[in-house]
Amino acid sequence: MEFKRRNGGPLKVGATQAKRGKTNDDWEDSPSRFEEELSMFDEAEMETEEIEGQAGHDVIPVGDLFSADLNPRWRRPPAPPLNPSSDKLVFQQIDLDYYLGATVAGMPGQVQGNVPIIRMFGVTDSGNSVCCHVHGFAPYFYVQAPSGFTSDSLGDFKRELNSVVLKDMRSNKDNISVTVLAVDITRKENMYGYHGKRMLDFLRITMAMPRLIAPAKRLLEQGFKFGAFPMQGYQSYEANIDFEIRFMVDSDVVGCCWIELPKSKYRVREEKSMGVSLCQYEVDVGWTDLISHPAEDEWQRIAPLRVLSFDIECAGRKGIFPEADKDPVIQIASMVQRQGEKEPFIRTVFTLQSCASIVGSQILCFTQETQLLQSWAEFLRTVDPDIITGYNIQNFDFPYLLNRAAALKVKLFPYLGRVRVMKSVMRDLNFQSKQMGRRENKIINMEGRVQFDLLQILLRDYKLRSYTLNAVSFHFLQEQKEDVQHSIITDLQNGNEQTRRRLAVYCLKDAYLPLRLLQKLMCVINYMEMARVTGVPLTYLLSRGQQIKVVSQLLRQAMKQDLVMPVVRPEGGEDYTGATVIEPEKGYYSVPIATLDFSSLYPSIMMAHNLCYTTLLQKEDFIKTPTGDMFVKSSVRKGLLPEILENLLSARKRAKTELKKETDPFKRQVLDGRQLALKISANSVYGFTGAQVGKLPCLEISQSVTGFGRQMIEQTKQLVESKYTISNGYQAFFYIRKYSVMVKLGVATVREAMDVGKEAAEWISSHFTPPIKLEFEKVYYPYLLINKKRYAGLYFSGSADTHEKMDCKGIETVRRDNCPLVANLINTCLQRILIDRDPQGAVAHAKEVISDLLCNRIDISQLVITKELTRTAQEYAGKQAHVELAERTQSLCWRTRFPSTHNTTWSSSCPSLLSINMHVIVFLKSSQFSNFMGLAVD
DNA sequence: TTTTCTTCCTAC
DNA sequence: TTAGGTAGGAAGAAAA
Repeated sequence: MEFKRRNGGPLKVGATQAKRGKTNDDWEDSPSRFEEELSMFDEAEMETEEIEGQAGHDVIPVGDLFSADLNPRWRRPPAPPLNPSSDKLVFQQIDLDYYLGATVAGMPGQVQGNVPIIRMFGVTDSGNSVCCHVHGFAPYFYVQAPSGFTSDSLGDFKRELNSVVLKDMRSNKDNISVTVLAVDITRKENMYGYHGKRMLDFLRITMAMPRLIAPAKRLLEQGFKFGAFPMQGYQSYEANIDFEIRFMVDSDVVGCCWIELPKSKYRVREEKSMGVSLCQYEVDVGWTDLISHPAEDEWQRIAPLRVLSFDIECAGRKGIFPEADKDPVIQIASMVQRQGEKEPFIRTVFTLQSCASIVGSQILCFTQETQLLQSWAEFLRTVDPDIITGYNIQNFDFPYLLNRAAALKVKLFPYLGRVRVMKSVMRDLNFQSKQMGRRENKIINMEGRVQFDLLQILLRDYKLRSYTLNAVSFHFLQEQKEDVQHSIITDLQNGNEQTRRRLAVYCLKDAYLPLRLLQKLMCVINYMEMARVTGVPLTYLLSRGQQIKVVSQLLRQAMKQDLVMPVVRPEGGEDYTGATVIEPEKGYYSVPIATLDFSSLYPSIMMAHNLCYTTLLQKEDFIKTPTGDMFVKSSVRKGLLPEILENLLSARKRAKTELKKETDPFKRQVLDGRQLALKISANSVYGFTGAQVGKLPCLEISQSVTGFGRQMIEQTKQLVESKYTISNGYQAFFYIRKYSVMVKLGVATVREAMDVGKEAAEWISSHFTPPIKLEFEKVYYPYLLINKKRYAGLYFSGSADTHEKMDCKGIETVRRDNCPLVANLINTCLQRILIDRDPQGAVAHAKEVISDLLCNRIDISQLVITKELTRTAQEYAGKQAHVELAERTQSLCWRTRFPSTHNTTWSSSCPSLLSINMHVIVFLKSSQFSNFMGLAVD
């Protein structure tokens, strides 16, 4: 449903674009292309397998739906018997969490009370689901041992800490008697700062439950006295690590890796008596007995995961957004596909009231909405998907279903995870980061299943003008939704079985498109790659920020050297200075301009100069130098961060090499996604050190990085100026941006610019410490430099004969806060100027468009499309309001911004028609244009 | 009317 | 209980 996305809070993006598609009349003529596509699935399947019983559109008793005879595809393949004494169990783990539970006989760990148990969910090669309880791993953290501490003091320390933590508890509803399980002395070194590799005694404090870590840490920090030792505050280490991450780091498990339970090392739970999950295999294992396979060679494969995509329709009242306590759910379409296969093997719609059949899909009709809901939940549990997708399911479909089921008292509905007794409930989550702004989300627990809401993925990974399913599908698939206006959904439902069929086709397509997009964008594979590279669970990638990925890698690298990470108190400091952007010489250049880039500049600086927590010489320990911060060289100690970066970048290099060899377009996309993920990960290491409200900020590192960057830019400039002088036959001009140097070499052709550019890059690189490298990247010819961070040019990189594209940076054409008309207009003008070399043509075009605009000859949809406007307009007048409002007020927005207070009417804050006129003229008239091109604009 | 503050979005 | 960074252009709103 298109309008459902209004429901999701302030970040919600706009509604459908004004689409002038086929009218309702066209629709009845012939089956849509989507229907043909659906029927093809059926034909293809009939050729390969015997015809299966299809439930058709008869009303079937609910219980019978789930019989294997009627719907053989719904269940997973039968699980072969598993004998722990002779069989190993191998599965790909896709989700990991923990719970507090009673100990299981024969498993390691505390025997008394509730203990934390790690739970992994996964799938075997043969497609059987696994739930694996991992026992014996307890949470812990460190403090530095006070001087004079020996093993004799351990007892006192433990007893006293246990006592104060117990006393600190307001209520003890779990009846905990032991909070501190163990205290051990261990040799460790503080990761922060270089101290001559001096190992010290640390106390490793093991607690009974993860939630006891925070109070223990607090009490120790505040001041703690035990035995004969005086009162003292203790700095804690690694007390702020998520328990799941702690486990994964310690057991060398990374997200989505393959797990092997060797024979005779695990126990199988008999399904009926002991099992708590819906999985086909449920096993217990000690945490030291499981084998985690690094994602290499054969262990890079992906199990045949089941991906379910669904969409719901509800019958809202006219002009009112559907409310779960009032408006019924009338259809739920579902498609299920195995990861790696091309087509969904289950295509089904649950409908309220009868519905005519649709070839290629199964229709299940219900007379009672309660039955529909309950059966769909049962369907989901039977299909047992590993991944659930859809469009905005997180903030609309799932919440709506849960609320509706609650309103109708469908008691068995909200058990959607893989743990039988675990009810799925909805929580609100406010998530705020500088990167993504404020975001209000709902979260629904669904143990063992990964929710992969395509809208959330797109919001995270792609900058798009519009995030409606229709726009996104068109953008990536050149395909659109079935044409049904939401305003007629209720009418279709109240019609006959033919009108409900039409609705069902629409609903099916909305379930199908997310699957197609997921496939096209390689989301599952790319996210798995990211989980494997950074070591975090798959779900973290969608629910958490960037920091956790660096923390995970940092801890893994640190553990190898017995380094421990301190807990730092976030304190908002002053911003540090970043890179300088030199004022460019604005203008139009009709000669080739070579661009040389420092590739992965910040990561290379960190590697070249061994910048790390572990190599930082702190000023208290050493002489204070006025010049800045000091780090030891890699010959003394190699930093963790440089190591992490080397791993990431060498993995990226491998991916790029494979990419070059690969011819299959899909695999190319995977590899491209991987190399991009690795690049992003490498770049975020720098950001992590500069994140002042973060797990381990270190401004010495981040400002040294930017400092080196500035210095390098200056050095580069000097180098080029010394060699590429006019007297040497060049006429060097530089526009030095953050990482790149643009050089006007005084050569006439693109080929020469490329050759000289490459040579210059190599020569300059030789003056820097590896792996810092300046690379020739591209030639712009011609080149229009409007301002800092705003330019356009024809882009040559491979061939010197033809340009690859017209590259526009920072100009209206690439900004999403402009309406399409402006983007198109500027784009065409730039084409005239750069490609046709016809500035007068550009002016003529602009005049023409403006005249069209004045005479109302422009399609309204080109004018009013920005995110803010559609949202705001919607809030005022409901669906499609933007079109109606625009028509009513005849306001033509070329750029839209709205006051955060919604008191102002939007029409009054809409810029007048004059704005676009002025804007274009100002743009064309600006000195950089007219001066160089002799433009005359009246 | 001019200047400053705020917001948004992009480049890197 | 959670969050990568800074620089900078452009334009609207608020303040002067």
